[in-house]
Amino acid sequence: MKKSPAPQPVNLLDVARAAGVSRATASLVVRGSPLIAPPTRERVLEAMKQLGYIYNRGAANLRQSRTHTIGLVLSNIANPFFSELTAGVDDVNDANDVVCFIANSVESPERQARQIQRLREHNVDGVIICPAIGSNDTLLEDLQRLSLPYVQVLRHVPYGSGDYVAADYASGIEKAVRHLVETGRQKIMFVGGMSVHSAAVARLDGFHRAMALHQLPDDMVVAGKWGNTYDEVELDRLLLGSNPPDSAICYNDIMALALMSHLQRRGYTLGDDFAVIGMDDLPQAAAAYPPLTTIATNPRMIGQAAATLLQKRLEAPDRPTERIILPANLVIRASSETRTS
Amino acid sequence: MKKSPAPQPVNLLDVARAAGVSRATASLVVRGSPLIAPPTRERVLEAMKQLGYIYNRGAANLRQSRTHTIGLVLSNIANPFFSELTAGVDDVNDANDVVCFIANSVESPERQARQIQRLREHNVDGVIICPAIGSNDTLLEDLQRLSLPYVQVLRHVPYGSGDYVAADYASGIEKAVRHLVETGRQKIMFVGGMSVHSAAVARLDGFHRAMALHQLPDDMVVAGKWGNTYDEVELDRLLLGSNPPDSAICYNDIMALALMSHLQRRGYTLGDDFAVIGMDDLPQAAAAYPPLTTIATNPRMIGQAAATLLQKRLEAPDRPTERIILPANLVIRASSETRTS
DNA sequence: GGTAAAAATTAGATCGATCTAAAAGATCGC
DNA sequence: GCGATCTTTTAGATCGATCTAATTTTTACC
Repeated sequence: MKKSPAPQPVNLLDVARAAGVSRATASLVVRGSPLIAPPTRERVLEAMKQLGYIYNRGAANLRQSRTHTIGLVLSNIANPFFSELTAGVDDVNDANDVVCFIANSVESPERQARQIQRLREHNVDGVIICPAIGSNDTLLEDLQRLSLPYVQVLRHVPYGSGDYVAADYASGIEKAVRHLVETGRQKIMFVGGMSVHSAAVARLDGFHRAMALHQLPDDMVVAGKWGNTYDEVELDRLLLGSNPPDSAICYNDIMALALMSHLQRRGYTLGDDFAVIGMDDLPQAAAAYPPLTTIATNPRMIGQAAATLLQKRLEAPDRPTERIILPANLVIRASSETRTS
Repeated sequence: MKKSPAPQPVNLLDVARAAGVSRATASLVVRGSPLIAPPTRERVLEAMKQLGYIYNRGAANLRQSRTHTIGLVLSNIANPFFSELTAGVDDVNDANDVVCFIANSVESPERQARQIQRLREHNVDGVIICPAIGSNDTLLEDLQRLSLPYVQVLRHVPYGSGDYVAADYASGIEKAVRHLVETGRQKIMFVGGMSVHSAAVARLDGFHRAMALHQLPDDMVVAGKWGNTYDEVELDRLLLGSNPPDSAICYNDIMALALMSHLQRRGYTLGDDFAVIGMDDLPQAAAAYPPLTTIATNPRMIGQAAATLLQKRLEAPDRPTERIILPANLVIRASSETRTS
């Protein structure tokens, strides 16, 4: 079999010539313009098929203001929470004929800045971004300087403005506290206290407010690290103290599962001796033993909302900024079953 | 504050004029060519900074054969295994100044074909693809037709050829069987038997071969579904049968964790009454209770290898195809501890 | 049949870079 | 001082589409 020679690509002009029309007409056909008479359209489409034409969107982008391309900059792709979110973004993009660049800042503002610059050079229409820990206003300044429309997800930079989508962490935690109180728990601790970014602060604040609401002491907080581990020494100190906790609300499901494992190693019977509540409702929460009660933050829905919001922003750059806070509902499972059950 | 007028973008010609050189010279400077005399380079760089020039890679792509863009088409982004893989791809891309489109086929060959077409239109240099269940040779034909270099990861289409990266499932399972035998298990079942794609077949084959090697019966196979659930009825039938299994090797960690939960509900003490081994070594395997013994398939490394291989292919399109099979090692944890411990 | 209005098509400029091939400038030996 | 060589810079064509403004064709109506 002979190798085909230089397979030089077919362009619109070739198609136009084959169909006996002008380049402009062929262009209108590929874009599905209603201006073209049906018979002509047919002829052009036929020529396209014959020649194996492939639309060169890159060339089109040079003339148009939109590229049908967005960037998704996440602080840690490897986190399952973010993969659900990514899937949500992809759902909306697929429906809108948009493709999505993905970039992983790994919680490094420098890498994040580099990625944004790169995305800008590739002419993305806008970005969805979960700011890396340590991001500050220079992030938004960079975006402004690059005139890059953006939607922040989950976290926002301090004092930042602009479109934003997140879950209602505080009210989710309030529901969790109420549930614990209703099932007879009084000594509730929070595992994974941090103030590294807005989402962490929101959770901790939510905990303090909810505890105050129920007039319970809110001083049992175990520090978290990296969003997936907590201070084990501090936890053990509380567990072995004179007034140990009888339940815990965790920063996220990852920590909650680690905590469950920790407690089980120490002989606790979960749901009975001790109630554990996580956050996010990752698939693994339902599959754990015992199944984990958790505050569902709906990452997929957040992704969908962010992608939709970004498209709205692109269509109407001057619309007022929008901050979407999606409800966070409590999913009750065995890890927090009432003691009397 | 007055809104700035039409912020019309600065292009290379503007930069060139400001620096008192030609467009061609400015172009050589942005590309870091050594042809330019240092003082001239300085002048141009200074002008770029002054004017806030942003390189338009999209325009450059029109003339060049490479766009520094690749596509990553996954069968299910939401799967944590794939997010690790994505992170690995991103590591290599970040180092190579390449950006990556992500697309989720959700195991639908149709959606997959659509996504590939879209990526092609955006002129990606190549794709890394984990073929959706049901993909056949038409996938490779499509890629060929679009003259799109590709690397398959984890799975390959039947009879397919071309670059490929995966883990050594069979030898991983062999190690798992040997470990179980050495710790006194004889009645080993496989949970998650499927033949929907090459990776599933490879695991099942590996199980049968390993069992034959140890002259053990290999007839206990529980069917899997979707890569994350198994046939619970069939499992219970085996557990309650006359010759119940004493251990299980699972298709992946997700199923293994579900199985652990299942067995714990039924009163088994894991690691003692029953040994469970998973596959992949997701972070959650180590965090489970008891910690899960698993066959580490190193998704991040697979992603890195695939991205590296794709770059090699792009640099030398005629190099012989390569099939990289990364080792899969057994990570022993408490879920398969010896009975006598 | 003639003309106005509507529909369909098109020529040519344009987006912002790269590439080729050649020109201009600097350096050197003798 | 002069050609040869090396270094540095550049003009102009080009990639493959879209866009504007105009032209051509068709339809409608009296």
